[in-house]
Amino acid sequence: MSDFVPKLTEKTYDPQKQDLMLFKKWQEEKIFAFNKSSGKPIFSIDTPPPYANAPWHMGGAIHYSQIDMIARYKRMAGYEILFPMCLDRNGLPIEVQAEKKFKISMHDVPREDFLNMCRQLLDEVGDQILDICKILGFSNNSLEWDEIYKTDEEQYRTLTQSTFIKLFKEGQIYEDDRPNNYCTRCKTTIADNEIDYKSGSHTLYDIRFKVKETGEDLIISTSRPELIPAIGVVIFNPKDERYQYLGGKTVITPLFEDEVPIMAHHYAQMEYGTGIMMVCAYGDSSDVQIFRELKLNPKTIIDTSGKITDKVPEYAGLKVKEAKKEIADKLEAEGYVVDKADAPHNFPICSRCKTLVEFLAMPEYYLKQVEYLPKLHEYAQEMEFFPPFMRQVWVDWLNTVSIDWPISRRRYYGTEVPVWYCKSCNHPNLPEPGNYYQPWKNDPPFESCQKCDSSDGFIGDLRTFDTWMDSSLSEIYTIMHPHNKKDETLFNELIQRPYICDVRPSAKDIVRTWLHYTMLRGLQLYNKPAFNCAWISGFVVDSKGEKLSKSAGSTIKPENMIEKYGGDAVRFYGAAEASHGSDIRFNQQRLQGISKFINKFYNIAKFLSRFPIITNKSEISLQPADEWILSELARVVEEAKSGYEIFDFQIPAKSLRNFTWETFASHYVELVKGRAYNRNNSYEEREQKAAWYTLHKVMKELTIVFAPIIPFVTDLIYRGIYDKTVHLEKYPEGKEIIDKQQYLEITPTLLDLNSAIWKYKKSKQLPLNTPIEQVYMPEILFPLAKDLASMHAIETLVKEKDEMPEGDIISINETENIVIRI
RNA sequence: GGGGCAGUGGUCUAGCCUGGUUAUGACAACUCCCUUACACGGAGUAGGUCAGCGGUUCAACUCCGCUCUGCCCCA
Repeated sequence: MSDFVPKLTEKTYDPQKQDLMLFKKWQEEKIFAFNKSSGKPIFSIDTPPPYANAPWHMGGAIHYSQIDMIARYKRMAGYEILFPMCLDRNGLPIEVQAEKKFKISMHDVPREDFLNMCRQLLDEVGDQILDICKILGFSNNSLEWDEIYKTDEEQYRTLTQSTFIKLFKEGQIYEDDRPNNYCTRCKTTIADNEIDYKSGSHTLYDIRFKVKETGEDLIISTSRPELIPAIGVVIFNPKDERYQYLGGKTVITPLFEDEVPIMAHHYAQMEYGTGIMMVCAYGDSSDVQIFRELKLNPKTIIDTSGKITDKVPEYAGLKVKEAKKEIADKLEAEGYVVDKADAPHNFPICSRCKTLVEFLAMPEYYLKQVEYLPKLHEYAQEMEFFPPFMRQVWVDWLNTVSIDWPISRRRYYGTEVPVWYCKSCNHPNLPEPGNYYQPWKNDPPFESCQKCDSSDGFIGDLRTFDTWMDSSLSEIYTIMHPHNKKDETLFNELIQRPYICDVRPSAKDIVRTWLHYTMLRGLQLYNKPAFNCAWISGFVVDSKGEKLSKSAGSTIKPENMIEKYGGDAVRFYGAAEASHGSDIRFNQQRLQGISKFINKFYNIAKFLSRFPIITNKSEISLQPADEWILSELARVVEEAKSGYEIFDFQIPAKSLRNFTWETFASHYVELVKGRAYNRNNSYEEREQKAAWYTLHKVMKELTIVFAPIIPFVTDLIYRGIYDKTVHLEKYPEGKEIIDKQQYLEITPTLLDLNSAIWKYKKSKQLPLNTPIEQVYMPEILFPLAKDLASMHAIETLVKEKDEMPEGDIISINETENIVIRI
């Protein structure tokens, strides 16, 4: 026995000690690098570029772990994996953060200086995120700084600008001066999906107006008295009997004494206040809509910094809030306020900085999307969604889209709008696609105006794009820039496929933005769906079910959890904890439980690593117990595969763990220990070697099928015992493990029997290795008789019940009994 | 107001599509055991009638309807 020296020597698995060493090996050996000439079919993953403004919380770590499992499974299934790492570095959040950190306002420092401040923050956080990627063992093509892509680098922004130029020339983009959501703090127009809602309450004033024609009073409820000078129309519901006679008449506003028409419009709710509603330029999005429908001229009284304009001289320069108070006070003082009460209200706020959104008309560029909705609905039905119910999230959004996409922003840290305006005729001049343009600081690459031929010079556009203009091209960038180097040949080859990229992994909250816009642009640019399938995950929330970002604190930072329990444990936890698409309530205790399994797995491997590896099958004679466990293995390998195929990692995680810990470790290993060691020399060499063969066969395949979920411990084991990396192995087929699955029907009885004997000995307060004189057991277990006798130290196994009249009769389950005599 | 998802022992979770023996597993708890891979281990015990109500059915956790609760999205 002492001849058997384990190849794995560490007493326990210590992730802190092993993981980084393994990760370094993967890097040196470049085993995950993309190799387009491998001859394998390419599988492309549109990695979501993590936004580099804040380090990951557990949600990010777990989300990306699962995306890595997609890559690892597909790699083992025979695909060449295009799986970039990347960082998203454009947009508002980083600007807001830079302003806070450096205590400046973006508009008060030179643009170039501000950009550098943003970059400094982005670099710091970017490094922190990449560090977590490493300790979680991600298999991106590369995690080297130069080989990961960043959305703010020149070649990425060149791509964004090139698509703008192309679509502009095709007439898909137009400029319009329509009212839109405007954040007065960020000083930019924002799109509908950049709006959040905050619940709170506001004061509802019942204010007395006068009808010009009849002289009667008209009471109107409003929460925004400061907009009285901006009223465009006063409406009542067409079904409202009370006010029919007012149609076509005129109302005179209090204080300002403007004359405003009264009309019927379905938007007025009869039950709300008095049923009369004032429509202003602009109180909310419905005002915008009504103005548009009724073709009224808006009188905009709020400027871009959220102050009252000189169109209302008495209050010019006041902030909206201040004006509201002053006007409300004056209305009250002069007796115009009939009643006032607080009412609950959902306020639209900027999703980035939480400032109240106003509605202002600004000239902005728009990308057409409304006319593409029917085709996008088709795509939504055709594209595969994992899990399927997530399809509805996009369909719901498609049903609410009603206006084209405003794509320009009055911000700095983003891709510049590549347009110069002619000083003479103001015509927008666009450069040729293919280069990166910065109109705010550079001269245009042309001398004279394309329209009027004037060479008086140009004014560069100061705006940038909505960051989704960049993000919605990520799948194109992915297939065009492996290792962040442009490869047109590869792109031309891949773009022939019926979709642009294989899979879009995403969290459910950005379906309406990232997935939606990417699908739109795929349609516009290449007339095909951007993806073959979309993989959508839920969130990681805290133990109360609330979002992590708010309440997490510092205790459950992913780096702390990984340090404590290991990257594999965090990955496994994320895979096993919830079915695909559901939220995970983070629970550290359960994570700790997982780390115990990882160690158990290592120890099983360490145990059997002491036995020689048998490769020549002619040396062995497989015993029924061997055929049984190989059959069980083949079954669980197929079951795991069914989960991997739909990227639902809970299925392999749970089934493989159960097989490993229960079936394999507790039953098979115990069953064949005696044979593997050949205790008492009671076995033939061929039988002993069969045990060795089977132990290794199970371990080897198990390591392979577990590798996508727990890449560190599996590779440690595989390299330690089988001298190569597990990560380039092929995912096994059940048939390759055993030709014909056998003995599967004995599994429940076998487990029941073992349990019964353990329980029996325990009830007699005997150690488990106490010899048993005689046992009679169910017939279907006879084939395993010899191994069972060895496992339980049984001296005689009786096959005929009659031959053993004396002994305790124990029922092991509903139908079967055993007789036992110590 | 509309839509989506969910409500299973202390905690988390499987099963529900394709109704049918004592409802899966894990974590935690409790008891016993350091048996030569592992105490980050092993054996065992206790704990749920599947949110509520009604319906379909010989039979419902599983199908249908309503109600309640939670989360998310939209208005």
